[in-house]
Amino acid sequence: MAESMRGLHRSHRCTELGKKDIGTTVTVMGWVQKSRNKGSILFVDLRDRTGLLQIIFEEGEIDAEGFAKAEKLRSEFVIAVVGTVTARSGGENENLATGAIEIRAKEVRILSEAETPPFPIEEESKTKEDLRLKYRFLDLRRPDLQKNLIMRSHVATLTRQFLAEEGFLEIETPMLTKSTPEGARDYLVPSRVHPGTFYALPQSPQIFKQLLMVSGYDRYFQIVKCFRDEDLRADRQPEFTQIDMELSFVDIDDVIDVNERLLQRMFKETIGVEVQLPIQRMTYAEAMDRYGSDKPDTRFGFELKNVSEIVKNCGFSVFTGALEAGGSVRGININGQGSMPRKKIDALVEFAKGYGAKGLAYLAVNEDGTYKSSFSKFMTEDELAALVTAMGAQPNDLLLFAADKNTTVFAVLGALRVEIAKQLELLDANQYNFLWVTEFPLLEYSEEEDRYVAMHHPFTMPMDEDLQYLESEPGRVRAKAYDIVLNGTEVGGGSVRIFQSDVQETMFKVLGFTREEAYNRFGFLLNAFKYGVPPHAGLAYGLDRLIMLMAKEDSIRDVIAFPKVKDASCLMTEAPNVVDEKQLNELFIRLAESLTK
RNA sequence: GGCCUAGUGGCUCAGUUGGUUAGAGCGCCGCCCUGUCACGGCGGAGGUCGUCGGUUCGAGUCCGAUCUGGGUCGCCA
Repeated sequence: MAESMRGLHRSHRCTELGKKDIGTTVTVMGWVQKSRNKGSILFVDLRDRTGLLQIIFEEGEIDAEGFAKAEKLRSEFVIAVVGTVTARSGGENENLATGAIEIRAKEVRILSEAETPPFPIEEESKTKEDLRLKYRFLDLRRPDLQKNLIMRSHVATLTRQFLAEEGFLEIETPMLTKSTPEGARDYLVPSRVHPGTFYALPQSPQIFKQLLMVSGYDRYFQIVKCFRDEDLRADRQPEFTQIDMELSFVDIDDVIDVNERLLQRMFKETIGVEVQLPIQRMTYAEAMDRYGSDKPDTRFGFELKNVSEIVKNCGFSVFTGALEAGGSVRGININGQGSMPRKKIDALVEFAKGYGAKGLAYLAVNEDGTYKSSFSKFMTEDELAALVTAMGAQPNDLLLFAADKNTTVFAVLGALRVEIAKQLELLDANQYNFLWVTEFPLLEYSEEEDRYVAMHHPFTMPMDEDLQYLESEPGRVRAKAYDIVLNGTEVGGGSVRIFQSDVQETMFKVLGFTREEAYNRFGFLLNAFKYGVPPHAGLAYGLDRLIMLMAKEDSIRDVIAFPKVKDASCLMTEAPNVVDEKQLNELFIRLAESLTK
């Protein structure tokens, strides 16, 4: 049934037409969004990626054969129409970009018929996501997703333009590379030529971009896929895209400067948001102390207060016990929520337990200045008053306290303040609060592995003033590392890199690698460092997350054309899947018997 | 791996304390309609309630297991 489009050339996309074109003959092509049949006249909304355009078929203006074809049109048929642009003789449709005009068809061709789609192709779909993902090619026809992917393309183009103007070169790095220890689990690719060995898909182009600096390319960038075999989240996919960059002969401020200007331009030209420069900076220590998080959302308050000193001699053993164990007692003041019902507070306690809290102490200041508290019977009036004063609480305020080891206190209160802000609808999606978080710890102690592990990665430069403690007190060394945080989401991060082979070797030593192990894994890098290395630093953005926030979406799946679901499978292609015995044999791979049944 | 949550016609949902032929809107199919644009009118088809098992005289409704999505903790240098 499908007709050829021989002899036809599309002259315009749907919304490229307007009043200026009235009287001209045009050829348009696209999908039938909707057909409204009034008998001897019928209206068809034609859709393409730009929007909708109304086509009129009227007996007399189009021959009988053409009119008969028009009567058969159904949703999602692909058609070509030759016709005249005219002003609407009926009322204009103000909801449509092309609402003032319409096309009077002289010829129509059905290029492709279509079955009724399994769900409506419409904006703000209510259809469940698994069905949309199974038919992603249809889902992607919806204006919301088209808008997101078009925005994504604009951001990529802008990024290339800006970085090119700043002297960056776009250079590709390998996808088949070497598995590196530390960090996320690798996706592995078996080698056919070297049986028993594996490539790894890159978690990031880290080492290659550093080598490009060694090679003198000076400023590099790449918009590049990265792979991490870890569990998914709303903002985490197993394959995701970074805007990755590296610069030579720079220190922290140089990297921050060029990136602030990139962000400013990106947000201005994509969504019209003015980013005020310079972007606020905060040390990791301050971020943890004030927000309990290394990626604080600064759009609202509820900051943490350390009240350990105030309660250290009180009679509440939950507080004093935590302090004796080396932890702390901290609280947040939820202003104006003193009358929060007990049921909601209990729900918050449950929420806190999800982050490792054993409980949550609360104190509400009533309108008349009296207290309602879960722990008042353990403390004197004076002790309670001191606590209320320290928290700056006014009548009708709600105070929530966590007492535990510091990591737990921060995790609990950090998550709690965001959760409460969400519940109180204090998060304004139109507000874009950027924040640089700096001076991250270089290392953190892993109980599980009984050694220090790199917080960022093992090539991160210690801060000059802390370098002396690298071997003696690794835990106190801060790094020349920085994250760019937007509304509580880490959208990028980077660091100044170690460029001296002796410092790099010390770093590996602190991480517990023998010289042999270090050379075995990173020999090519250590080797390169012997031949003249410029000081260098870099940064990488999570492009998906950036677009997600720009598009005001809740999940990066909404800004990725073909995303994977929670268990890392693809509902459309059904990847991953089994492969032929022959393929396995070529790779010298035999499946465990438990899998072959 | 843990916890929370959802699963009823193509889509989105309703379904009372378990009780006769499971409802609605949209969509779909047919007929009618020359100005519709959430078009309108008339008529119609379509589900056994994710799956399996159990309790019961009787289950969409209760119990157990399981599958498929979503959120989250762990994990994510």
